[in-house]
Amino acid sequence: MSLKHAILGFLNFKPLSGYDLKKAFDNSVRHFWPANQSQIYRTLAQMTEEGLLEKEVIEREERLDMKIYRISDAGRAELHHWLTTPLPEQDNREPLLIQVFFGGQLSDEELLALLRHEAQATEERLAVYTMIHRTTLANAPSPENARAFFLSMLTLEYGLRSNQVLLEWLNNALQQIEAGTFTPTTF
Amino acid sequence: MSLKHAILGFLNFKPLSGYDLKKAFDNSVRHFWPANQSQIYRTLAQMTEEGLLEKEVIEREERLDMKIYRISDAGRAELHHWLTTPLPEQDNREPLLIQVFFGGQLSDEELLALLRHEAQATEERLAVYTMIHRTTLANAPSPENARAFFLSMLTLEYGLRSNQVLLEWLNNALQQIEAGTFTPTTF
DNA sequence: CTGTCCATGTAAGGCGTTACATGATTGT
DNA sequence: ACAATCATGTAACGCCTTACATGGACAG
Repeated sequence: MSLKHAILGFLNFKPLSGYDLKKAFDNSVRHFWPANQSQIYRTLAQMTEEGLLEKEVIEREERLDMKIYRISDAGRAELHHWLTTPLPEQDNREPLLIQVFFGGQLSDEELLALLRHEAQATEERLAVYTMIHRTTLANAPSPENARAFFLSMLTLEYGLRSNQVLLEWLNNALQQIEAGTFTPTTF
Repeated sequence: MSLKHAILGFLNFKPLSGYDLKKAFDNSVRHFWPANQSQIYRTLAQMTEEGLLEKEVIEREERLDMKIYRISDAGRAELHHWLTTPLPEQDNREPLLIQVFFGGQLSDEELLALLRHEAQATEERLAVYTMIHRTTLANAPSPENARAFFLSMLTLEYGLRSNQVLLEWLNNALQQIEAGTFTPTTF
């Protein structure tokens, strides 16, 4: 349940509405923690009940009220606690690996097509990440935020590295299946 | 919803009970698709209703009946279709990256402790994977199954590579935070 | 005048987890 | 004698997704 903590993380910078939060997610952590709008609203309500947030209703004539959420002391404590607590061992589910694992039931052609498709998708993802990385670097890292900026770049770099590795792994698999030589890598 | 397809994959080798399936998962794909027992039983019932499986009840005096599930023609068709269909772009949730992203709100000491802990957990995981990889290789790859064996080794190697990359990434982050020099990697 | 943005939510359903329940058999 | 294994499930709850609903403001 990191959604809650990511929300706390954002609100610890400044108070935001649900709508603003959705944008904040999409602009920064979408790649490793997508959040959808209905879930954000529901979670905000829940967190307010739990006392982690305070809600301020801004009434506007003729338009829907806007609700600004502010982190409470309890929220700040909870955020700090979570940020400093190591995560439990978690298992990422990788459907691609299931396809590969049972790929023995496919023909070479079918298997190759699947892997080639995945390799292409990975290359496209890499291109996007590389572009984001480049433009983010270009956009003035103001020196007083150097540390926070560095950490956000780190998350991007993780995305780059892991996709590079996936691509290498796919290319290696493709080569071996094409050649029909099944020699496992030694580590 | 790959659980369904993983079950089909196993049952395409031979009919199994829910209990057997649980063991099959634990012995092979646990690392990229953990399945828990209650979910398996529920999914089996559901798949039988959908006509993907056939259920054979083996009555045993004095003991609980055993139920053996067999893949149907519809199930085989569904499996083949799924195996040959590229997966939709999926986003893996990485709570660790959320911790890092909001790590600017921690002291150096707190951040370092968190990352060191994760690095150690990753090293332990690598040690386990390396051992499994080695013993699996040693255990007689019968030549007629070379292709299927190769594919199962591939999934293991993916686990190894991705954990190696995670470890490198963590060590790089640790170094830079320790040194206080925040120079993003260039790609 | 059509569509996108701003801004809020509700409803229904799927996937997964944890905990609980039962009861014989086999191993130490 | 006690624990682990075999073998089946049910119940309840949590997280997330998709689809639906509302309605003003503003840009092309």
